[in-house]
Amino acid sequence: MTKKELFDKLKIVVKEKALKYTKQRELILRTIHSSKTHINAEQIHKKLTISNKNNKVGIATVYRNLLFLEETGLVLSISLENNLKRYEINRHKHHDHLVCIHCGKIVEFINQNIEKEQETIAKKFKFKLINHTMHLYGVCEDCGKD
Amino acid sequence: MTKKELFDKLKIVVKEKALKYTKQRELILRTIHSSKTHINAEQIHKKLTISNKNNKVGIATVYRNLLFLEETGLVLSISLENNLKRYEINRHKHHDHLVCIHCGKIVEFINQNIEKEQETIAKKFKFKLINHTMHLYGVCEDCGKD
DNA sequence: ATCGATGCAAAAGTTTTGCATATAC
DNA sequence: GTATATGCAAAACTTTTGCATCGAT
Repeated sequence: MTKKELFDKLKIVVKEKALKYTKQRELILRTIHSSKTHINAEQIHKKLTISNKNNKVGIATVYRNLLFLEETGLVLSISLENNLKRYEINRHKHHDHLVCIHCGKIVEFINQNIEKEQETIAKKFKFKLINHTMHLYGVCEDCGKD
Repeated sequence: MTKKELFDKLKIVVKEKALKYTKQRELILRTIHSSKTHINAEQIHKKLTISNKNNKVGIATVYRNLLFLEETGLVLSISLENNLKRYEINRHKHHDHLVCIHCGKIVEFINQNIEKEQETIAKKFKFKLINHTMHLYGVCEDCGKD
């Protein structure tokens, strides 16, 4: 998804809710989009503080917008073992995460067999499945060389 | 696993490391063991404060011992979407979690097909798998009745 | 002009740390 | 007796909230 497409989506969501399209919202969304890794609130704030010396974004605004962006479905969050929420753009392709415990690298993947089994499990326990998270923790090829 | 077996394990671990077997350690472990649900630090502290009016356990001791107990492998922690670590006794039977988003009920399950697929995925991305978490979020039968 | 959004600072919530004292060994 | 563990309080860290002001519409 290009930045333009993403910002257009934001514009639509904002208009639908009769809210306002602000520079800060765009900047926060842009930062998540540009980030190679899944990024957290503090990292977003830091990046914006460094790159936008004259046009500050407060940490409260970052938190408020992360909640907003997640509510609207534009971004997704994951909670890894260390208990810090990290954010990513919602590309509407469901996926799970493979996390390197050494370097923090995150690889996204999807496996249809697992998805099917999850439905089976939910049915067995009579749960109506809403969503799920799966995080595989390991050591990536690079880190495993040492 | 009975309380006695669990406390015996704690005794062994403590002896091996030349540490001390304290009343507080036992109380914290006992509280996790007795808890029907996966319990967090604050809940453990609250329970001990109520039941042990004359023999207090400080919140710092709770946190220090949770780290210790997790390190030794006697307990496991899970981080759910809300970003609060919850603890359970390690029964050495790996399992995953089905969580009701209404009432918070947690059901444990294991599925060998998923375990196998996870190994396949790790191999594909050249990760050496250390562990994993899978949380299915949904609405349980009781809550779904409304 | 209006009403939501922002920045700041204060507050709230969670976890960690320093230190004097207590306690297991 | 010695070294670890504890309780307390303070500090550190993360997230939320109140409020005056700004800015998008």
